[in-house]
Order: sequence, then structure tokens, then C-alpha cells
Amino acid sequence: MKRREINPQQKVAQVVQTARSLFVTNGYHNVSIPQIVSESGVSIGAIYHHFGNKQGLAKSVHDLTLQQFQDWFNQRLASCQSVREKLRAFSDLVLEVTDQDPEMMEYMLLMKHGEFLSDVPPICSTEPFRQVQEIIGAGIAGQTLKEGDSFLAAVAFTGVILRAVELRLMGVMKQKLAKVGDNLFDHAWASISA
Amino acid sequence: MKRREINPQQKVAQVVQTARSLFVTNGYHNVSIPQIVSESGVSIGAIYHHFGNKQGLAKSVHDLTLQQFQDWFNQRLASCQSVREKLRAFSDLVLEVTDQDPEMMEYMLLMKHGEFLSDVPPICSTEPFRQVQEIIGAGIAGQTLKEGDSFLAAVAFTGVILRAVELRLMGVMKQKLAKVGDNLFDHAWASISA
DNA sequence: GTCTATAGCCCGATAGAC
DNA sequence: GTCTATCGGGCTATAGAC
Repeated sequence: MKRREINPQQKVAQVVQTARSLFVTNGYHNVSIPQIVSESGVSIGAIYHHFGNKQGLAKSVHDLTLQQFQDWFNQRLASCQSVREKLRAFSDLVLEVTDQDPEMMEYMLLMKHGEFLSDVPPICSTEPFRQVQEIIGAGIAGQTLKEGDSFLAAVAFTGVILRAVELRLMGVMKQKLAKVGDNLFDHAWASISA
Repeated sequence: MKRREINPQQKVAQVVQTARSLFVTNGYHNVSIPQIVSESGVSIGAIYHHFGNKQGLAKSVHDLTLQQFQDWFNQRLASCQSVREKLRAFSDLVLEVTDQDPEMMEYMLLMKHGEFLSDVPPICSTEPFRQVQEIIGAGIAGQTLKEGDSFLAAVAFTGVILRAVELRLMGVMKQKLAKVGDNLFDHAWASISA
């Protein structure tokens, strides 16, 4: 886990990863720089050199995390045709990430970014969620989906999926989400299909 | 707002209310006792006398808030017969509280209580949510609702409603929830009905 | 029960050697 | 670029008068 680093880029990456993990587990304000120093193995001087201050570090964590999720989503969307396939791709991605890298999902879904970062929009008004609404809007226009407001339909669809993710992250749901993916998607689809 | 208090009970209540408001707006760790002192008009000595420490104050805020929500829910349930009526009562209560006392709803839904209170179960494994699952379980047994796991169905139903609440609280949704209550309930109901 | 004053701690950030 | 040592500030909690 803590292999010796010589490359400055790897040191930076190590700090970012440690920081996200600690932020998610303990909350931003419960994490001190000295703590990040001891868990990452990078000195306080180096951290301030690279990130300026604690908030700068948080911004890096934020940007890198969101960018990665968006890249993954676009990658999967590329091989989808129908509205149903595209929404399924969203659902699958979210559930898989939750199972395999819960800290990433917890960072995106459960942290109150506004408490420590100013001028970041809520995650859910971010590109991937805009895309989901667009897909659903197209489905309504094409009469695959029930008529009505596309924003509300997107709320309903993502609500079913993301609620399960939240409950899983909070430890209320015991089983892996992969096991209930089909079932969950059926509910989500039923909430919006024509 | 800040009328002079003589009754100690009112002082306590004043502190609790101020504290919840500040916790919700700024986050627990961004709120200092001196800040609560100046906004509530109650001295630091009195606060420590009544609540022991900052966490004791947080515990009072937590218990009082949850108790109030549960009382309201039980009150409304009492006059409902069918599964659909009961679930509608849940939906209506949640949406109304969000419109009328968003701070209360934000406290319940959006705060990470585990970060500052130990040994509190997540809100969603709390009595009202247990009741919703029970109602849905009965609906499945009575074939009003689609067959399947009652926990997952409860996730789906509450997901649709609570996602809308979250988005409203985060400022992503602009309109009052009362305006979209019917629509939202239709989506939520569609996700689980037979 | 309520107040003021302050102790004691830990944090974020900086300075400056290497 | 990276490090250690340290400053200044704001916090929680306590002490003790009223």
C-alpha cells in the first residue's frame, strides 16, 4: 500500500488518495493535515507546496473524482443504443462502483461538498446527471417512456437507484448491489416507463 | 425571534433550535459554541450546565427532531386505511415538512450524524422507515403491490420521494414540492404497484 | 441556574535549512 | 521539492463569582 515513491506525481497521487479516504471516513473537518501526513507518508511541507492549503487539496480530490466517474460513464454510453440500454448502463456503473470502490461513491453521493468547497455545484447537477435527464427526455419524446416532466422522471429513476446506493453505503443494506441490480432496475424502469 | 426568556425550559429550547439551524447550515464542526451563544442569547455557562458538552447538545437536537417527525407520521397514519393511503400519507408528510421546515428535513436527510454522534442508527433504519417497509410488505402480501422483496420495494418507493426532497433541499429543484406531489407519488407508486 | 474569564489544546499555515 | 520546527489563533471545556 505504502510503497516508497520517488516520482513527485506519485507523491501527489498518494496524498490525494489518502485524503479522499480520510475525508470520506471521518469527514473533512475531522481530518487534520498532520493525519494526512502520517497516513500518506508525505511531509507537511510537500503537501503545502503542491496544494497551497487544505482546501486546495480538497479541490484536487473533488476534480479528479468527478472526472473519473464522467469518463467511465461516457465510455459505457458509447456502446449503447436504446433508451433502456443507456439507463441500464448508468444503473450498472453506479452499482458496480459502489460495490468495488465504495469510498469513491460515498465521496460523490454522501459528502456535503459545500461545507468545505465553495462554488462547486451539487454532484447531481453535474454532467452525468444532466445526461441522464437528456436520455429520459428523449425517451419521453419517443413514447418509450410515460409522458410528463423529464426532470421529475429523472428524479424518480435516479431516486430508486441512488437510494439503494445510499442505504448500502450507510450499512443498512447488507448484500452486494450486484445481486439486486436487475430487481432494482425493474423498479426504476417501472417508475417511468409508458 | 429572540424574545427575552425567563423560563429555563424556554432557554433550553431556544438553544436547541438555534443549534439545529446552525448545524444544518454550516455543518456541526463549523459551528462553535461561542457562535451558538451569540445567536441564541444564552451564555456558554448555561449551555454547558444543561447539555454537558457540545455532543450532548447535538444529542438533544437529534432526539427531539426524530421524535417530532415520528409523532406527526403516526398521527397521520391513524386516519388511513388502504396501503395506498398510508404510503400517500408518508409522501405528503415528507413533502410538506420539506416545504415548511426545510431545516428539519435537511437535518434528518442530509446530515451525516455518525460524524458527530456515536451510536445513532442511520435515520433510514428508524421507526418511520421501518413502518413504511411494513406497509409495503402488507401490500405485497395482499397483492396490491408487485411481488418481490419488500425491502427493495421500500427502497424504490422512498427513493423516488426522498430524491426529490434531496434535490429540493440542495437547491437543484426550484419549485415547491407541494406542486409536484401528485406527479411524484405516481412515479413512486408505479415503481412498486402490481 | 446563569454568568464571565480563562486554561489548555490542537490546528492550519509559515519559515527556512537542506 | 522536501523536510522539521514553530507560531498564532480559535476551539472546547472548566473555574468560580453571583
